[in-house]
Amino acid sequence: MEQNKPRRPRGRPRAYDPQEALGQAMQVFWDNGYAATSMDELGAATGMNRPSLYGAFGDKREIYLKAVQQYREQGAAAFQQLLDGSRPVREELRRLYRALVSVYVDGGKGGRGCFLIGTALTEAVSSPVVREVFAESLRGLDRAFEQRLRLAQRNGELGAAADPVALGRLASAIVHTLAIRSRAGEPQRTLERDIDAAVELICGG
Amino acid sequence: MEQNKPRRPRGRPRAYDPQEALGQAMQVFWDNGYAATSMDELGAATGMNRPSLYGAFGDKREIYLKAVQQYREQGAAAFQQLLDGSRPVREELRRLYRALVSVYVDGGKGGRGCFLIGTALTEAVSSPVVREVFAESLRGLDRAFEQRLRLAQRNGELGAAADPVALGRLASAIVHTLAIRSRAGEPQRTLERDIDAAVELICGG
DNA sequence: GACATTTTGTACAAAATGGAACAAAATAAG
DNA sequence: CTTATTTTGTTCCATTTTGTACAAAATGTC
Repeated sequence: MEQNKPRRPRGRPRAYDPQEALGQAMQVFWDNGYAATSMDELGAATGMNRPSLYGAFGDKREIYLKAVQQYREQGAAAFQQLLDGSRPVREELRRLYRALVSVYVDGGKGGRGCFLIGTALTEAVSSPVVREVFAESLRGLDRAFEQRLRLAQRNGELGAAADPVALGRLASAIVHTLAIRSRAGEPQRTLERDIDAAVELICGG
Repeated sequence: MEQNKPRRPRGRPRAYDPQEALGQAMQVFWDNGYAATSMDELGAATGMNRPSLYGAFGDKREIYLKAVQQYREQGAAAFQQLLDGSRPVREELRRLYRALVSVYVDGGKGGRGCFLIGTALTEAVSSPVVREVFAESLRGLDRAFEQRLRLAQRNGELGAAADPVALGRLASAIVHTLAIRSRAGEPQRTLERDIDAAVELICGG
């Protein structure tokens, strides 16, 4: 039996919502990368002062890792929903990719790509922790596509000779290129053409 | 008529080779990214002290941009050589990708990927100059593949219905994913399997 | 109303970093 | 040998950044 009452804790109430603050911090990292972001900027973005930031989330590294975790959880949920098998594979893939691109090109400034790829990639060499989280994220992406393609294969949408592992990794490669190209500023239209061509190739055009 | 004699200039001779120093600076950026690299680290890597660095290349931003330029020039030369049409497309593509991966996984630490993608991607949002250089690099890659695929089409190695632009962009996408996955630490073997699968798909498996 | 508890916000010390000033060193030209 | 020129290497300063200390504020508990 647990006390589920949202009872206010003892001391002075927080002036911010932790989830929301983390999201605002993520925006700064997303734009500028991990290394170029200062605690002051995080404070400005979240409306918190530095001591509060330290108290709530820890140092810059911990804030970043928590933002990454949040991003991954939300991303995984979106993937599960969009690849749930309720529609034909091609359609689900196309919708998924388009949803991704709409996130990647949004945020003004002409496209920012994927938060994880755009920031963790650079840090992955100098920080073993970031590399491990990043690698695990890539594996998760590969697996998500692979599982969906296996389902398609059972449904007969995909040829019996197709290799779900290899195709899943190729499907991930499309995410990678979309993340890169959008951050380089390529227009949404162009990326959507890539998507259509890629989906046909993956599913056996 | 120009004086081509490598005559020593007037004052005290340089204690370093500019090209080599730039290459050593590039290694630091490659590992740690642009923002996390300090002038002190560049000095240590090149064996130069900071005033000499400023005098020779300018500030950190200029050093980085010059390293990028050098990397692009060398990369473009390697591409031209490997995609010169002296062998079948599939073979040239496979050789090219394998050569790339061997660079991407080298340098110890379990893989660093592509210098340009691994460092410029992060900076591309906050720095319009870097974004433009980066976008231009991506376009160059697309074009190189596209031209090679056009040649293959003329040779009959590629079906007449194939779209060299779309396939060229897909061929670039493979480079992108290799750059990302290698920097995440994926083993060379795995990446080479991706390469073989991708080449078959691009050239019409 | 007094007290314990938690968060806030100001202030401050320490370190890192960027950038430049300047004298010494090394070389060619006259 | 003297002078002009260029690079080197030490030194210094201003700025940024991190991390923490501490008092004030806000709330629940008794």
